[in-house]
Amino acid sequence: MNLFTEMRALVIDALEAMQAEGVLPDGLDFKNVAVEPPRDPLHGDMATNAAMVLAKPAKMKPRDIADTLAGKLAEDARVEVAEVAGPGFLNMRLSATLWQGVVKAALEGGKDFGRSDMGAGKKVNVEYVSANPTGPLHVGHTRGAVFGDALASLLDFVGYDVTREYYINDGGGQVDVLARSVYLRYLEAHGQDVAFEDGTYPGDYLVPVGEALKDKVGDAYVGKGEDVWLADVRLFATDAMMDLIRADLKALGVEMDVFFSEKSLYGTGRIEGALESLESKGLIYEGVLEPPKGKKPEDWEPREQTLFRSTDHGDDVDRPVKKSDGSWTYFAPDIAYHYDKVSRGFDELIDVFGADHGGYVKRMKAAVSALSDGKVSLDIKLTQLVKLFKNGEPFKMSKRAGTFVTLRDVVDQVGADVTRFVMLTRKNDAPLDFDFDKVLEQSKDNPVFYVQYAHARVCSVIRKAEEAGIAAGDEVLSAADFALLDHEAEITVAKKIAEWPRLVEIAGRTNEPHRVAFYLYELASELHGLWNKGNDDNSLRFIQDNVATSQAKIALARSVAVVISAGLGILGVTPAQEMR
RNA sequence: GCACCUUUAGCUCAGCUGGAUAGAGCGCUGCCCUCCGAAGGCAGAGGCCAGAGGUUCGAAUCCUCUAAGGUGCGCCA
Repeated sequence: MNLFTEMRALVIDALEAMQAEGVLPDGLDFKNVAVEPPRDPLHGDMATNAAMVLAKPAKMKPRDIADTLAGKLAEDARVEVAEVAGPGFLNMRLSATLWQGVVKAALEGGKDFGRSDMGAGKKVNVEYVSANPTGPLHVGHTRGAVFGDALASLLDFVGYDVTREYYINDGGGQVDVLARSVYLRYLEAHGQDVAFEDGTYPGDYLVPVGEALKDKVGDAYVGKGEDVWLADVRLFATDAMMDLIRADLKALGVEMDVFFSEKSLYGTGRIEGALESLESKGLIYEGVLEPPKGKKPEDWEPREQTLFRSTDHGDDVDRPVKKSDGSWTYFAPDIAYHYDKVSRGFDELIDVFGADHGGYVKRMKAAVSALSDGKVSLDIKLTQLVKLFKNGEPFKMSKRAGTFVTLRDVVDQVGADVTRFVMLTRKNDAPLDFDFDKVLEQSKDNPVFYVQYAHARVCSVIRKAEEAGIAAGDEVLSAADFALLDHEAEITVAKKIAEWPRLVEIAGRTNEPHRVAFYLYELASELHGLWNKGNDDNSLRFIQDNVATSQAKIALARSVAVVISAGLGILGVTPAQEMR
C-alpha cells in the first residue's frame, strides 16, 4: 500500500473525468503527472504538478486546470482541502483518518509493510565481493559486501527475484602465486627455512594452510618440481581461501546463493562459445590498438591482437580478448561469465565493483549489450574507498607494518550490525570515513545508536505497558481505536510512516540502499521528537491512565518500530530490544 | 592526452531520477533540569549548490565548456 500512488490514481481518475466532460482535450499523456510530498509541510500533505505539466499540451492556463481539478479532488472523502498555490501546484491536505489508517496498515503488515511488487518478479543477478581467492577480505571488500547484500535484500523487498552471486577469480596467474606461497609454508611445516621473495604472499594466514597440506600429503611434495605439485596445491589453496572468505562473509552476515568459478570456464568451450556469439555478430576482428596518448608506456610496441569491437556498444576503444601469445586476456572469461548470466535468463544484471575498477564499466556494459542484443541491462555500482580513523586520527593501512585491516578485524571490534549500518550511511560512490571509536559512541551523533535507540525505546514502552496490565501485543494493537491519535504531533509521525512504501520503491529503482539508512534516521528522529514532547505534555506520553488511549498511542510507537525493524532487515542489521 | 567519479552551511554529508523560501548532524550563539521519560530539549545565526553558458513555465538536479580533487588507461586478474 503506497498512499502516494493511491492518491496519484485519484488524480488521474479526476483528470480522465475532466476529459470525459470536455474540460480537458483527449490524447493527453499523464506520464509526468506526479504526486509527491511538498517540501514545506505548510503546503499540505501531498502536491501534484498535474496542472503545470498539462497546461502546454492542453493549451490551457495552469490555474484553470488546477481550479477544476481541485473541485473534483475535494469530493473524495480522503481529501480534506485541495487548493491551488504558486505557479499552479495543487496542494492537498488529507484527512486524519487516512493517516490513522497507515498506522493500522503498518501493524498488520508487520515486517512486510511496504513490500512492493514493483519488480514484477523479474530475475535480477547481483554480483558482489568477487575478491581474488588469495587471502582474507579487507575493509574495501567489506563495503562492497555490505552494499551488495543490502541492495539484494532491497530488490527482493520491492518484488524482484534476486540471486546473490560471487565470481571466484581462480583462473589467472595470481592463484599460481598463491599455490607457490602455500608451498613455501608447506616446506616450513616440514622444518625448512624459507624466504618469501617478491611475487609471493608472505601473510601469516597461509601458515595453517601449509600445515594442512602437510597433514594431507605428508612429504610427497618436498624437493619436487612444480610439475608435480602445482596443480594440486593450487586447488587445495584456493579451496582453503574460499573457506576463509566464506567464513569472513558469514561473520558479516552475508550469504551467497551462487559461487561461480572462473576456472570452470576454461577447457570447457565456454569462453570459445561466448566469443563465437560475438563473432557471429561481426564484433570480433584482428587489429592493432593505438597506444594511449600522453602517458606512453616505455615498452609499447604495436602488435596485432584479437579484439572485441566494444565501440559499437558505447565503449571508447576496442578491447583485446587475446594476448599476443594467443592465450586469453582476463576480459575473455569475464565476457564468458556474463554470457553465462545472460543465458541463465536474468532480466537485469548488477555488478558491484570497487572504484578502482571504474575503467571496466564501459567494456562490461558493451559486452552485455552485445551478448544479449540489448535485452539485458547491466548496472555497475562502484563503491568508493573506506578511510579508517581511530580517535579521529587517520589510520594508515600497511601490509608491512602489520596494520592491514581485514573484514574480520572490523567485525570483531565493532560487530556486524554496526559495521553494516555505518557502511550504508554514505552513497556508494562517495568516500566513507569509518572511525572505530565514533561508531560505538552512544550519542545522538551516531546514527547507528540513534536508530537502534528508537527501536529499543518502543520495546521498553511495550514492556512497561504490559507490566502495568495493558495488553500490547500486535493483534491487540492493530484493533486499537486509531481515531484517538488526533494530536498533530502524532499525525506527523504517521505521515513519516506513510513515506516508507514510497521510499523503498525509489531506493529500489535507483539501486541505492543508503536511502533506507537515511530514512530510518529521519523516522527515528520523529519518534524521539514525539517522546520528547511527552516531557512537556503528559497527554502525548504513550502510557496513559485510560487503556484504550494507551493502546492507540502504543500502536503508533509500535508501528515505528515495525518499520525500523523492516528497514534494518533490508540493511541486514538486527534491531536492538534494549540499549546496554 | 583520454574515460569515469566527486565538488551543496565553518566541518561531515542528504536532497525524491526537473518543482514552491535548498535540508540534517556536528560546531557556534542564547535559553530550558530539586523530582516523576535530559545517555537531552527549544530557538537562532550561517548558502553565488565549484565557475560560465544553454535547454523551459521552473535547474543543486538535464546538456556543453572550464577549474580543483580522486580512480583507471594493450601481454595483472
